[in-house]
Amino acid sequence: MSPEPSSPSGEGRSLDFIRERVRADNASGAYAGRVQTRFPPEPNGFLHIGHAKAVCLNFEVAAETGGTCRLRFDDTNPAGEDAAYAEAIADDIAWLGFEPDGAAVYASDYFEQLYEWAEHLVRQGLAYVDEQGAETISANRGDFSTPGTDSPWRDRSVAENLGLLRDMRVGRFDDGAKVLRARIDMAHPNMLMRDPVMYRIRHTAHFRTGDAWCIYPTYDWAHGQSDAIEGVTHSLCSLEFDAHRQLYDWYLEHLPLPGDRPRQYEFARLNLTHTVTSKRKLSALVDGALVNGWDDPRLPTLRGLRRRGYPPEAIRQFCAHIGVARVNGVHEIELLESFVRTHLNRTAQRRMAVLRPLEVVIDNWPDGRIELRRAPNNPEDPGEGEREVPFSGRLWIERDDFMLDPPRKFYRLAPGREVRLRAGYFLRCDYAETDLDGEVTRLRCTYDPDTDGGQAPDGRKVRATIHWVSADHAVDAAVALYDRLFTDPVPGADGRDPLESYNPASRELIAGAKLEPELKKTAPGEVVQFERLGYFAHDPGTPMLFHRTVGLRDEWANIQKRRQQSS
RNA sequence: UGGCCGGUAGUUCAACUGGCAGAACGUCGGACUUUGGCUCCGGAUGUUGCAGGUUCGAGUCCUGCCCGGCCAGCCA
Repeated sequence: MSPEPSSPSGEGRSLDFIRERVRADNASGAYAGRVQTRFPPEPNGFLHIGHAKAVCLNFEVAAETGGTCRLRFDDTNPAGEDAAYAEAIADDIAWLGFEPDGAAVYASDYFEQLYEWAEHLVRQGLAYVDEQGAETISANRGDFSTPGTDSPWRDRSVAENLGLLRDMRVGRFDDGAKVLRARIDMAHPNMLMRDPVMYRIRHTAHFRTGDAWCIYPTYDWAHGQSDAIEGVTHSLCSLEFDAHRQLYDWYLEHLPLPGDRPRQYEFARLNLTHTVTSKRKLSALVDGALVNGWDDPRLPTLRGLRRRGYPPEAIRQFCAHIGVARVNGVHEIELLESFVRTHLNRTAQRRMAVLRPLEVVIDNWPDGRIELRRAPNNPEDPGEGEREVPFSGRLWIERDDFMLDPPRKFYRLAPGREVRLRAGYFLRCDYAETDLDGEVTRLRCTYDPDTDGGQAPDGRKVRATIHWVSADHAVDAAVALYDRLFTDPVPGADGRDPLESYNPASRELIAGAKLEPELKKTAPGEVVQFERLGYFAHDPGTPMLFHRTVGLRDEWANIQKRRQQSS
C-alpha cells in the first residue's frame, strides 16, 4: 500500500505553514493542547473539488494532532439555502472518507446567542441601527482613496438603538428598512471595518428556524462567534477572507467569550485547469444544459467525480500532494488524473471491451468450437484471481487496432501481420474485406493453435497484444467518453466568457460497444479497467452504461499527436 | 487611486530560517512486459519577478521598482 493520503510527511515533505502553526500552538500549550477545526459550507449548493481541499485540510489537520473537526453549516442567509443541500454535502463528506465530530451543527443554532451579543455591543456603544438605504450606505462607505462619511444615525443613544434593534427583531420593519451596524471607523483603510453590517432584515423563512427570525446575521457577524461558541481553535478559510480577519478579531475582542479566542488562517483555494469551480459558472453549465445536471461526470463536483468513477482515496492523495500555501495558482488536471490512475491500477479489475467493433473471422477455427479462456483479474494483484472469457471463431476487435496501410511504429494488426490476442492465441490477418468506399468491413484471419498460452514454440515474437470479445457472447453496452470540459487551460483567463471555451466534444456517447459477458456482473458504481482503453465506471442508475473515468497513458496516441503537430 | 497578500523548472510545491536550488506530475530516451498500461533506469528543463545593497557567502536579510491576486454586497 502506498503512503497514507492524510500524511503530509508521507512523501518526506516539510509541514505547511498551517500545520507548523498548529504544532507550534500545541508545543506552547495554547488552547491547553487542544486542536479543533471545522468545515463550514453554506448549504446552498454542491461541493466540488475545491471544497475537497478544504475538507481534507480541516479534517486531517485535526486528526494528525488528536483534535476534532466538526461539520458546521453556515446558514445565515435563508435565500437559496436548503436542507437538501445540507444532506448532499454531508453525504459527499462521508464519501470522501471523513467523519465529522458529532452531529452536524448550524450557525442558526446560535442565532439567540448572536442576538444577545449584538445587544451587548449596542450597550457598549459599539453598534447602532442605521436607516440609510442600502444604496446610501454603499455611497457613504467611500472608496479606496476616500474615507467614508458617518451615518446621521451613528450617534443615537444606547436606549434608542436597543429599542430599534428589538423592533427589528420582532418584525416591525420592512426588508431593508434598517440594519444593525458595528460602530468601528468610517475612515478605516480596510473597507470591511467601515461600520460593517451585522444584521439585515429579511422576512424570509429559514429552512431550519422557519419564521422565528426576520433578521439574519451577516457572514462576518456569525462566523467568528460560531467558532468561539464551539471552541474552534484554528479557523481555516480561503485567501479571499484575508481582509476579513481584522473584523473577525475585532468582534471577538469586544465580546464576553466563554473560552479562548479562535484564530483565522487563510490558504489558497484550489483551482484546476480545463474546468471551473465557481458556483456561478457551474450553474451556467447546468442551467444551460451544457451538462446533464450537477452529477454530470464532466463536472468537478464531488457528485460528478463520484459518478465518473474517481476514487475518494485518489482525491485525498491529490489534496495531500498539492499541499497548502498562500499562493493562488492553477493545478494541472493531469496531476489529479495521475492519482486516479495510480489508485485504480492497483484496485480495478481488468475486463475486455471493444468500443468500435471490427469483425474478425478466424477461418481455421474449428466450426462451432467455444473455449473458455482464463484471464487474470488484475495482474497487479494475483490475489484477485482469474475469470473465464469465452473465445470463438468470430470476434470483435477494436477498429483502431487494424490499419490497411500501417505507418511506421504502428505495431498492431495489418494485412499479413501477426498479433497476440490477450489471453488467447497469435492471430494473423490474411486479408481485409472492404466495401465500395474502401471502408474495412471484416477481417479474415488465421490463428496459430500452437500459441495457446500466448507464446510461440518456435520463438517468434509479436509486437502487440490486442483485446477482443467473442461476437456470439458479446454484451451490448453504451459507453460515454469524456474529454476536457473546457478547451482553455484557464477558461475566461483572457477576460472572455469562460463558456466560449466550452468543449462541445467533452462527451461522446458510443452506443454499440461490445463487452465480455463477465461485465454483466459489474456492480453499480464499480470501476473496472477495460484493457488497453482506460478505467470505466458502471453508472449507478443505468445498467449497461459505462463512463470513462480516465484513459490509460497512451504512447501511440502521443506519437500520433506529435506527428500531427510536426506536419 | 489606498490597504493587504503573494512572486522558486511547463505546473504545483520543497529548500532544516544565511551554506552545493530539489521533488512530484508532465516531457524525452532506454530496460522490462501476454495491456503501446504497470514497474525500473536515465536525460533535459531555472537570470529564484527586476535592480541595487549588506555579507566570506543571499531564494532566504535591507532598499527601490515591476507583475499578479483580494478588498468599495444588507453574498459567503
